[in-house]
Amino acid sequence: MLSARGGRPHDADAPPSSSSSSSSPRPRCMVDAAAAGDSSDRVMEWETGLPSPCEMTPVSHQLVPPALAAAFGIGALEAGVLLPSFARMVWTPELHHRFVEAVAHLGEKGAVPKAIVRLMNVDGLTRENVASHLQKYRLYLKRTRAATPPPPPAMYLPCFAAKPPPDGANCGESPPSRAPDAKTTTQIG
DNA sequence: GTTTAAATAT
DNA sequence: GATATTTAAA
Repeated sequence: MLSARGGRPHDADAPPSSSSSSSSPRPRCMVDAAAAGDSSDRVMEWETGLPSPCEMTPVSHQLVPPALAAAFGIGALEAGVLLPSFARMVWTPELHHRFVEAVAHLGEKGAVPKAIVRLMNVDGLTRENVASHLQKYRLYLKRTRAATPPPPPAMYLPCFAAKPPPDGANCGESPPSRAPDAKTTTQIG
């Protein structure tokens, strides 16, 4: 017997078993039309290369593990079936992967909760769910980037900072070396 | 007591 | 929509 709230995936006894999904012929995809004809302003950009929501692996049923669903008498999770309000969702690796892909396709500018939710096309996934996960994900990215400081573009650096020219070619800018008149040769007669 | 993950409030 | 705070679990 598993507890509702304590149902952390720590002891996840039911990882995404493909055995039960063998006979799950994805009902259909109604988001296709929504994504295509709704807002073609920015949507078209990421559509290229994207497998299209229909082809993506159906993760809708992963929101509630089979064992948990059985515990609460929830039968086959068809579209429209949400999680029990008292169970908090679990970001499975599959869900997170889809989340990351959505963010990647949307880009830094378009990766906002509303767009991500729509692109992920996961039944029952709310904007708040994604917003919370997005916050955590951004913190993760910040930490990751901090660990590996991106080298600044060498083209923007002064020539003396890049590397010593092999043939002594001058790039136009003068290095901060002392002025040539350092010795102030007073060549007086 | 600390850290992590998701929800919730601002 | 972004960020801060809170809650719950490990």
